Amino acid sequence: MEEKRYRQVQNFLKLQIQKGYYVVGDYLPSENELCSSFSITRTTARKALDELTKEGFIERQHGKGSIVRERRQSLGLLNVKGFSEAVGGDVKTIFLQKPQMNFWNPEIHFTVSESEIKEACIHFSRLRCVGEIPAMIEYNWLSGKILEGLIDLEFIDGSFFKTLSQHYRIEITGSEQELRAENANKNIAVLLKIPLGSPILHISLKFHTSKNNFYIYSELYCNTENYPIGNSYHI
Amino acid sequence: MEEKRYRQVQNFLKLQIQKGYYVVGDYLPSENELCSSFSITRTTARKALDELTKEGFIERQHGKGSIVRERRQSLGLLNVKGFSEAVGGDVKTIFLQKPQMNFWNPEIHFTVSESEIKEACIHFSRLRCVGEIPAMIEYNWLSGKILEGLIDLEFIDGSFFKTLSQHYRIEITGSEQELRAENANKNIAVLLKIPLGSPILHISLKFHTSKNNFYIYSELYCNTENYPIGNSYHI
DNA sequence: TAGTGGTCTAGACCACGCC
DNA sequence: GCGTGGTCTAGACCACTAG
Repeated sequence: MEEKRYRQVQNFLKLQIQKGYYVVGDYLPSENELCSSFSITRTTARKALDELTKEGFIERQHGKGSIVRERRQSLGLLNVKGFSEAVGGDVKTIFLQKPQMNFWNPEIHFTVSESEIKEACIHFSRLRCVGEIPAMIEYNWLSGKILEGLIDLEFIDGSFFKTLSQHYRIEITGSEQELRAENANKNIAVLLKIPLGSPILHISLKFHTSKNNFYIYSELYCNTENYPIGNSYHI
Repeated sequence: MEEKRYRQVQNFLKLQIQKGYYVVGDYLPSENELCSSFSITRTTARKALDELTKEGFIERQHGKGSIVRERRQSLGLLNVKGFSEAVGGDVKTIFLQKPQMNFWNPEIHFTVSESEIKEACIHFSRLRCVGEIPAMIEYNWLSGKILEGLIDLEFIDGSFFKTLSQHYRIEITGSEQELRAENANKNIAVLLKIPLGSPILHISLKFHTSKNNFYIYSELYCNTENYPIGNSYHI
């Protein structure tokens, strides 16, 4: 079956964005320009742009055009307050473990899929600080099968998701998460510089992606005392 | 300015659902039926139905129709695992405090708006249990100005949101939330039947609604030991 | 005023669900 | 086979932004 016309246009534009031909703040071609270059009607052009809007790649501006925006990377994930606010460079990310081959860890809360567990696993972990204060520890696991070369890669702008998009054309399409309040064990307490047994927020995550059977598993441990976790949602 | 045609149709259908003329599982009129009854084209009828889909009132089924669905009431709110799964009546909700006039409580984490703080406040609180195990305490505050009679009302299906929709035509349009891991104080510990100082998940919520300047403020205290908080999100 | 996105009409053909 | 929603064409007028 032929690919739908609007999806062809949608994917073409998405690729341009992912490849960096359009960067944040740029305007995409207008609806009329798309009509003539793709030989489609405005209905179809609009549908393509509306889909990109839903996906968070662009924003429509009446009377101006369709502007490329910073893609919301959380998708239901919660943000540490202070991480989003502190844009001035107050946020520091320290690698506890650079990406390397490893075993699938039993610490992963969600069930790793059958097809993944047979493959090699890449693991990396980071400590996130606001100013000098450690706020969150982040452990990540993912299948190493399709991510050749990730181990030697510098993350773009320090963002793993941005690297996934621009190097591998993989987008986050959803997530499952589970939250528990726990007492900090010794390891966590030392890293977050808090007393043993302090209440911490433990978040287990399974990210779904645009690539079939490729998921990202994360375990987060947050000190919410100074930097609570927040998010908002609006229709 | 004239109301947009698609929004007229959208609001008409929404009202029918809110009033209970269509209940969960019912099919709305087909696109073609809407076309003739409202003298519009399919484009406009589809736009109305697409908006209702986005709002979560209906679900579109290719080849069948548009079916009324249980409106997602969480909207970014997290669900206690077990609350959603345990449909069999295993979930119990106990009123600690039936709705009554009260003062705006300093315990509310988000800032209460100027216009609200001058008005009377309704407060109610509930204990939510899975089986016999208390899992969550819920404190709620809202402006009493526009909710005449709420105090004497039975909640429809035990749901405050459903009552809001069907009695007052007010829908939840979004929420802000903030999460912290804390140690249970004496009050919380007694109610949740856990040792003093146990780690609990404290969630502060501010719900936005379709009514201007009307918000609902909640403070939740969850024992995540047996019933962790979970949610998922997909594009 | 020119160009953009937002709404809307009046058609057409196709894919899906069901009888 | 028939009715449903999904895609698409070829137009039109309007509202908004900016030079």
